[in-house]
Amino acid sequence: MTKRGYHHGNLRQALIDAALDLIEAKGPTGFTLSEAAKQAGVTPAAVYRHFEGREDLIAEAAIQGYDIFADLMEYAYQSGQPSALAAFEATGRAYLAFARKYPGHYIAMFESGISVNRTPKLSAVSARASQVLEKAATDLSQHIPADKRPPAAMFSAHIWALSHGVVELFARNSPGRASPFPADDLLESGIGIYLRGLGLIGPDDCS
Amino acid sequence: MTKRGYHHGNLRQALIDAALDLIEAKGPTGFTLSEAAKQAGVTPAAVYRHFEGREDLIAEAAIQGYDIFADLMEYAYQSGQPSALAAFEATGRAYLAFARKYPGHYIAMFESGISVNRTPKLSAVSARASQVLEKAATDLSQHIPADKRPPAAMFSAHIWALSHGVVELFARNSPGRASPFPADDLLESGIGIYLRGLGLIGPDDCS
DNA sequence: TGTACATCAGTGAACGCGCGTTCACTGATGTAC
DNA sequence: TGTACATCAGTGAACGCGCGTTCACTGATGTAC
Repeated sequence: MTKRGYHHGNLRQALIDAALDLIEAKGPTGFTLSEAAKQAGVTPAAVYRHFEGREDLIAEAAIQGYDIFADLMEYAYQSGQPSALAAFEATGRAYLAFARKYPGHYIAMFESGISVNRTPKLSAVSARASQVLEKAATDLSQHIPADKRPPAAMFSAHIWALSHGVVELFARNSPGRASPFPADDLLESGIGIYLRGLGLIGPDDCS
Repeated sequence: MTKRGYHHGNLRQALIDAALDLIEAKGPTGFTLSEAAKQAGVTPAAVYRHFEGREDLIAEAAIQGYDIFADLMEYAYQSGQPSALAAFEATGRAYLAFARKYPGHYIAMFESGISVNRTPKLSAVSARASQVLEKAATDLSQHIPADKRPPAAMFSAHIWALSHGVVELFARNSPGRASPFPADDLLESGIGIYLRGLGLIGPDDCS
């Protein structure tokens, strides 16, 4: 809602929003430029005033997603300070919360098949998101004796993979694949067990 | 290669194989019935002699995938006996190996969006696959003191999610998303840390 | 304030394309006598 | 063995459809004087 006055007002964002709706509803490849245009009340050709084409529209949606994602993770990280452990756990929870709250963005980011190196902008904003998680992991790894400390990048990758797996398999209502447990619990308990395995929480405070 | 003699010989399987190739190359939605027919050297209409349509062909590919998958996991499970721990770890490794070796099947099974309840056959064969993993988890959980033992279904879900996440994010050459570590190592070390968190392996035998 | 002009967001028609699916058909294969 | 017939896997043409993209255009908005 920038200018309010031109023909449409803010078609660019309206198109992105429509794309996100459609991506959420039909998957990244079921999404259609023409349908997004229709949903925004506009001719397909109008899209080309704002984007280079179909792919560019998806990429823009992904960029906005990474931005929200990084902000959310950053906020969660801060909110757990000064405890490295609390910060890390909050960051993990924020991952799932993001996937839940912004499924269209999530899909555009991780399932649309667009390369993260498509544009410098996209690559930068996705790097920012990874770095938050990696920072949380690095902080936390300081608490592990140096000789048995795995690389922070490795265990941030573990947590990312676990989170992504939970989202894909159990958080989304994967057709016909019922979750045995609520996704939150699954992720929370999984991270808990993992951190205990790293010796970062005592053997008994089973969260 | 059943009869060898009719017009094509074994068009049905040739179509499934072509579909798997295409799914691997272009994703589940980029896959096209017409192209699969062409790759099998046949008119699109011929497909309808063997399948009800596009979806049915994908479902059949998924069914064959689940069958191979379950066999592979079963074999890995057996190969680790009588050690519950070895069996469990082998099963986890088999997951990744399957995803690596049969990417077309893996995508048809987990990313094609077809419901696992589409047909009784599909639902049965997918249940068989889950059960192998769950059995391995149940065996293993016997070694955890009953009072602090999480449900086996839960930790089989954890391992499944971790494996799936590793596959999706790091094993497939996700466009532009370079893996910081080899996927095998990532999964192996992740499972190791997780199992230590469950108290199933000692704090020092860092596999 | 009023007028002439430039800008440019969105239109509407058209394009070529490949899709999934249908249908009547053909002709090779298998079978009964 | 030879002939007449039934089967049915695959053909080829056709269908209606929605897609992404292009293009010359129009007409509302903003601006210079």
